[in-house]
Amino acid sequence: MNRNASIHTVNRLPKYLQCLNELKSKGVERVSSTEIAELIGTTASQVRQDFSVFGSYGAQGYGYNIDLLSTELRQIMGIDRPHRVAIVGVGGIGRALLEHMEFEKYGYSVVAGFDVDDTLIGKRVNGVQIYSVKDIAQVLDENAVDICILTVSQSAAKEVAQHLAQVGVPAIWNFTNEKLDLPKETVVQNINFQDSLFVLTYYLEHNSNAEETSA
Amino acid sequence: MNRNASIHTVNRLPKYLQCLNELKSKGVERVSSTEIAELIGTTASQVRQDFSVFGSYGAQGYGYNIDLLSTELRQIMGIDRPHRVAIVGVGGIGRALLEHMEFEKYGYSVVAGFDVDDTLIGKRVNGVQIYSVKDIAQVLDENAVDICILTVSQSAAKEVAQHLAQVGVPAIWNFTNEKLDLPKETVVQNINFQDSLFVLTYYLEHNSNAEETSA
DNA sequence: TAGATTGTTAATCGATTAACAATC
DNA sequence: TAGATTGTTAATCGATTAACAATC
Repeated sequence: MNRNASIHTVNRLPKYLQCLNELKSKGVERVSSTEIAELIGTTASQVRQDFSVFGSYGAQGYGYNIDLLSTELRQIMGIDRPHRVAIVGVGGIGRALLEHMEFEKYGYSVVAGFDVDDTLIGKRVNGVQIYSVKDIAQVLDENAVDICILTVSQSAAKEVAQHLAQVGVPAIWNFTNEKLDLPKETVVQNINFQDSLFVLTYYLEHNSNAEETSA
Repeated sequence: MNRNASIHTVNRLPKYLQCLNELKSKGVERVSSTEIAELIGTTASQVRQDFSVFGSYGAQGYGYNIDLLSTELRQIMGIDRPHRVAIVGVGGIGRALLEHMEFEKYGYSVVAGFDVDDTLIGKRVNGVQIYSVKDIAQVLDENAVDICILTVSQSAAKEVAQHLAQVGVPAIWNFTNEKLDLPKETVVQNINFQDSLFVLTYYLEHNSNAEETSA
C-alpha cells in the first residue's frame, strides 16, 4: 500500500478529513463510504478506492470509525507531526495569511518572517519576528524550517525561490503567480490567483459549471 | 468545436496565455506547440489537442502567431470582455486581494465592497466603496455584478454565498475554506488555502513532488 | 441469522500521448 | 523544393465506476 497515490487521491485527502471533522463535531461516531461520498460530492466507490491505497480502515457491515479514520488520514498527510514554517514577504497577502490561517491549530509554527522593507525588519508582525531577506541563509541555517510561504512580489519570486531551494528549504508554498523553476527535490504547491480568476471567467462566460480543481 | 472542453484543458488555458504574454514581451512573434509545451511543462501533443477543442489557430510549418493566438485565447476565456466585480468581506484577505490583483489590467472593475464592520461601512478601501452586507440585495440590484469575491469569515461563508446566489450573482470566487452548497447555475471557483497546505504537507512528508493542480 | 458495508478485482470511461497525412 | 509543423485520428495509459465475494 501507499506506494503511489495519484495526485487526484492526494487532493481529496483534505476533503475527507474536513468532512470527518464536521461529523465528529456533530457527535457522529461512525460513517459509511456512501455517506462520505455524498458529503464531499463523489462516489462511494472512489472513497473506498482512495482509502485502499493506504490501507484498510473500515469494517464490513459497519463502515468507518470516525476517530480512527481521521487519525489515520492525519498521519497519512503528515499533519499529525509538527512543522516549522517561515513566511517570505510580509506584504498584504503574507500578513493576511498570518492573521487568517490557523497555523498553530494544525501544528505549524511560524518561526520567522522575511521582507525587504526596512520599516518591518526587526519588528514583529502577528507575533512573528521579521528579518531581512538578505539574512535568509543565516536565519534558516540556525533555525531550519520545513516550509516557506512565498508571498513576495511577482518580480522577486523566481529569484527568491531559487535562493530558498539553494539553502535547502524542502517545501515552498507559492502564492506568487509566477512559475518557479526549482530543482525537482523541492516540493512546491502553487496557489495562482490569476489562473483561478481566468478559469472562473471561462465558466462564467460558457455558463456551465465544473466546480474547480480544489487548490 | 468548443462544445465541451475538459476541466483539464480549461485549467491549462491561463498557462498558455501567460506563456504567450511572456514571449510577446520578449519580442517573439511566432511559436510552435513544442516550444509552448516546453515552457509550461507539458507535451506538444497536448498543446495542439487543447487548442483543437476550440479551433485552428496555427499554420503548418510555421506554428502559431503569438498575437493572434493570445487574442483567441483571451476571447475563449472571456477575459477580452469587461467584468464587474464585488468583494464581499474586506478583512485581511479581501483587502490584500484588492491591493495585489491587477483587476483593472484584465478588465475587471471592482464596483462595490461589503462588510459587517461598522467602521468600514461608508468608507472606501483601495478606492472601493464599502457597503453593509445587509444592503447586498439593494446595492447589487442597482449595480449588477458578474462575480463576487467571497472573503468573509468561514462561519459566515455558507449563508452569505447562499444570499448572493439568491440575488442572482452568476459567479462566486470563494476564498473561504468552506464548501458552498449553491444552485448548480451558480459558477464557483474555490481557492482553499487549507487543502493546499495539507497537500503540500503530504508531498513534503512523502518527499516526492507532483507540482499541484493549479488553482 | 440477515442486512450492511467493506476491500478489491474487473469493466468502463476519459485523458494523454503517439503517429502521420496534409500543407505552409 | 525540402523542412517544419500543424490538426486529427488511433493507441495507450490511467482514473473512475461497477460489481461482488468476504465478513462484521
